[in-house]
Amino acid sequence: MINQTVSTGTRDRLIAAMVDALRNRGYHGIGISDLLASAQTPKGVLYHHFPGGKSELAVKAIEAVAEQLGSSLEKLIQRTADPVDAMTLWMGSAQKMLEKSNFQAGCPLATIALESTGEDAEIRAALNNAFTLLRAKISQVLGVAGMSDPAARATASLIVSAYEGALLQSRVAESGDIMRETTEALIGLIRAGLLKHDIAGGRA
Amino acid sequence: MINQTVSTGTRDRLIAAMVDALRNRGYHGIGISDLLASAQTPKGVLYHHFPGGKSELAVKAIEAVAEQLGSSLEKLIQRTADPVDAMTLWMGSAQKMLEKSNFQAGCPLATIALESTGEDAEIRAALNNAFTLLRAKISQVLGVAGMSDPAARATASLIVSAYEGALLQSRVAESGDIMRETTEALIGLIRAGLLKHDIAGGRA
DNA sequence: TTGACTCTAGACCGACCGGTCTATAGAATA
DNA sequence: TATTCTATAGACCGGTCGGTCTAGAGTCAA
Repeated sequence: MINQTVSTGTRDRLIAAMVDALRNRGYHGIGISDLLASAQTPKGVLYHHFPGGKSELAVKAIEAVAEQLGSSLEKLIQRTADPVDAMTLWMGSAQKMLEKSNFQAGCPLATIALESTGEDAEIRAALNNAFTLLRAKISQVLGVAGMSDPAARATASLIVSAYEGALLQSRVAESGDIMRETTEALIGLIRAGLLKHDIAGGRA
Repeated sequence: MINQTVSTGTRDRLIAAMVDALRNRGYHGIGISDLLASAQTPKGVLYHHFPGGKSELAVKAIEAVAEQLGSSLEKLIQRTADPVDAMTLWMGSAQKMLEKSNFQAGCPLATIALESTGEDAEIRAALNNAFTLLRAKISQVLGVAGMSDPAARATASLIVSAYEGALLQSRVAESGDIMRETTEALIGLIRAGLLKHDIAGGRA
């Protein structure tokens, strides 16, 4: 199987094109032909690699994003001594990407999450997995930072929520200010909370 | 102009149908014909009231949502003695709506916000106005609660971000848990922050 | 009564949608 | 070499998209 390299190449190109489309326009905002054009691929290839068509490609794109997001978060955590610093850097990196794309590229998961309906079962399942993974990773880090399990879980939900909501608002405002303010307020409050526990020696 | 009542009736019905569509499927997810069907309206009427077509209707829908969201927030604030309690109730009411709709109806602003591109100038402007209004209202309340101006602004950004992000995740998870956790963590941290200021007499 | 105007009504249109189908190129196996 | 399988390639299709156009109903002022 020499041409497996080639095959995964086109496959990956299609997935990458879908991820990009989800970032910039959303699932319904992009057409198959645009997708194929940006992946430099004829139509037959899509249905060869993804018999389920557009929606199957979307699921694979979501899974790819989840994996990539998870591993880059992992790396960030390992590189950064203070877990809360890691969270700050994480928010900052998302902001940087948004700004570099001239406020076009948001979170690919968020867009399709809002476009999806209850009928899109596979897509929703993939999205739910992705967000659950994200929250679990963050929750774990917060545990290391000294939070109790339920507090870590709740705070992780808040962090992911803040991340998505801030990206959304910053994208529409075409300014990084909201993202910056959100991060500032979020991290400040979390630090204050941790400090309070340290002083009181209490557990949430 | 006796039939003005009737005319604004159909106009409002179209706007309501668009708001509903944005909540459940997003801008590109709904077709003109579905929209007209759910508004019980023939096609000509749409282009009579909104010569700009679908996108103009979307702008008007966004403005309507902003107005409604702003005034309901205003009422909530006036009814509730503690501003932070008002924020808790606000998050709670969004969660209730989501749950009542069986996790279909999210925030109409968020969906089209993520679907919009830089080319959709009017839509983005309307969205930015809406979010700016929301943040301003909340920031004002936090000022009443004793926050300094920049802290209030940053915290308002965080609250709106958390609101949108939590709705998004809860919708995908088809469970109110994430929204509940997010609110819990958010309000807990804000209260702790305010308390700390009271004790220390400090200003952020 | 006539003409202007507002609003309702839906037939109609070209463009594009996602998806299917057949043809073929090229490597692996026999 | 013949066969089989994977992958590429794009013509083609019915359906739906957003939008235009003409017709008519109802309400005014003149």
